[in-house]
Amino acid sequence: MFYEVIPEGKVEAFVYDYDDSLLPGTVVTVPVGQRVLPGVVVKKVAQPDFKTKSILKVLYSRPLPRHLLETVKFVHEYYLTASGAALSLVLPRGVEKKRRKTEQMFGILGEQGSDGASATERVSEADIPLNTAQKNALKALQKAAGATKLLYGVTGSGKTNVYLKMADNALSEQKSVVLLVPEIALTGQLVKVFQDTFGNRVVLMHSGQTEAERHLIFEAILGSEEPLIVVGPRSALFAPLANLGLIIIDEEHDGAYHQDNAPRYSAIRVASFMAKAAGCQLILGSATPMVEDFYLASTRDSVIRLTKKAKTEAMKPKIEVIDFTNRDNFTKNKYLSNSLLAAIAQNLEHKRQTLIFHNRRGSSPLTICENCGEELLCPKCYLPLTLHADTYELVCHTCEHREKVPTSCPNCGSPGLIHKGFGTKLIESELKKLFPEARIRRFDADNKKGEGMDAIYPEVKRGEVDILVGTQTIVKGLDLPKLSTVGVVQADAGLNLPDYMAEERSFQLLTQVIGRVGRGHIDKAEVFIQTFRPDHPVIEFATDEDYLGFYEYTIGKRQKSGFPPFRFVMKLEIALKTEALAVKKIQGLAAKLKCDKRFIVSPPQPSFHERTSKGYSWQIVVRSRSRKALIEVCDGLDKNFKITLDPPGLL
DNA sequence: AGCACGCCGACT
DNA sequence: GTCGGCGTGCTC
Repeated sequence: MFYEVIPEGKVEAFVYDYDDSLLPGTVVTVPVGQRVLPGVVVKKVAQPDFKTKSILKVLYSRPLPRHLLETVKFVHEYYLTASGAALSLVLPRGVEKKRRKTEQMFGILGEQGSDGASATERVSEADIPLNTAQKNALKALQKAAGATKLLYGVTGSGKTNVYLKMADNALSEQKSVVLLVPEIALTGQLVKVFQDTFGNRVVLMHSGQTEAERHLIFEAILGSEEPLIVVGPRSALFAPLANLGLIIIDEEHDGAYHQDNAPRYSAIRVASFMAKAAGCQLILGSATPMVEDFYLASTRDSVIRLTKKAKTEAMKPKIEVIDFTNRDNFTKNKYLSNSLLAAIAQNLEHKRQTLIFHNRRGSSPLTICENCGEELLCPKCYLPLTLHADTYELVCHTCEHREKVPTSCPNCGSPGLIHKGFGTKLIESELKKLFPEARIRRFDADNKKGEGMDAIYPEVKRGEVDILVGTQTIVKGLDLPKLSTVGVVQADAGLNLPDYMAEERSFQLLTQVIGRVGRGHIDKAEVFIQTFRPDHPVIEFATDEDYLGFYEYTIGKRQKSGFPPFRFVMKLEIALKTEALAVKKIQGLAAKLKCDKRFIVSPPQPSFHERTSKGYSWQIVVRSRSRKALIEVCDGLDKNFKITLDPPGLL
């Protein structure tokens, strides 16, 4: 018999022969060229007119569920994934490998492997109390089941119990659940609550698992006779659950739901397709949803608002905006305002913690020559090098290239090199000078292995650190009982980038930072926002904690300027040996596309990573109401063009 | 995407 | 005369 099989990493199916009958979705290994690859059976076909090789091995008798196969195809087509990499989202690394038998084999699904009955007992009838608001939300979710619903509710409004109840309902119908969380280590209570409620029904996936462990989990899920709840990061969406009844994406605005290396995808978009393919419901939960998702849900009347309990006065943070342009506010230090410094001093006295947020690593992001104006750039990326004063090195934050700081300008030889701008390492050293007795710790991507936030968290949580300095890596999910004060060094830092997403990112970040205080642990919550642009609408919406205001402001701008969700965005880049060649090629394409009324075409410009290993890279950004029109542009396009549909930003 | 094959420049 | 550069095209 003959079967079409898609080998992993290939786009099209190849035909192989096999003696037994095989179902579509069966995972097999096949010979491709000199290599052996895992692959998936597509369908039975007639004998072709060429000689076929044989399927080597059938890895599992049970085929992959159909909705997963459809989703893989969707990812491939929706994102124009260049290779067949989409299949690797489903097949774990090393599926083709033989694994040693270990005791772990029985541990993956709790006791379920050895004692199926205990799992069944848990089903349904979990005692989940709901208040009136939660009951209303549940009713709204159950009406028009099968569609995507956006559960919009601030922290503390009780989304968790709604999730639990929905998951419980799915289980009682013998259906499985996927719960996506941004990062398992930082989700705090949510995962624990699910485990406490559903016991060994919960299958956890996380980045710390080894290849063999992931393989075992894949097998256990594929072979499970009972409905399960798979909890994990975006990749958990592709768990081989046979009877999928519900997908929940918590904190749906989180950037972690977008994969930026091949195969690029948004777990939100893919889940939305998968829910349709599986005929199940998708719930997106957030207090500050992505503007795009909020709009899409509004137009379908699928926003479910979970009203909050009123915040007590004590929990409401006192927010002070400090004008950076007024130097009277900065007489004691160049970067840290008088009021912020006074608050830190008070906190030290009362053993309370302060968090200083600044989204820039290193000491100074620019090094220039005072004499000739030469800017020191990375020899590979041609991007500015950041000074790291502690090691006295210049570091490229894109490729991690590092070099000792030169004593004189490489262009004119003048010794007058100066460092401009400021990062977390500079803030840290300023604080050490100002508060020599304080215990200060910095957390950002420069922390060594074993000194990351997860390693030091207990120490920080116990209050053994007085001042925490860091970039965006510290604001997610952090829950510190002794934290009373948050300072944002420069709130407008990200607002000037030429990127339609810049304002939304800034708003999300500021909102998260502000959310670190006022969590009810202690009765003091204050936030100091330093900014050169105190009147900027984004700063105002964030400090007023006004998501809906921000949403209305942003959606209006997007509509006027023709950005998502009103148009699809596609970035086209080409890297060639000489700049002239790349410019010529990109200009030619831009001119051609401009003639088509369906497109808005940006002027050609050098890519953000202007110099690549292939040469000089230039890009255009094309926008259209029709995704199909954008995709049509790509077939027949010179193979040297790199295509990015739905780029996370324009840079 | 890999990975082979194949056709031209720089070396012992 | 050979090593190896990476352009081209194939994988059932």
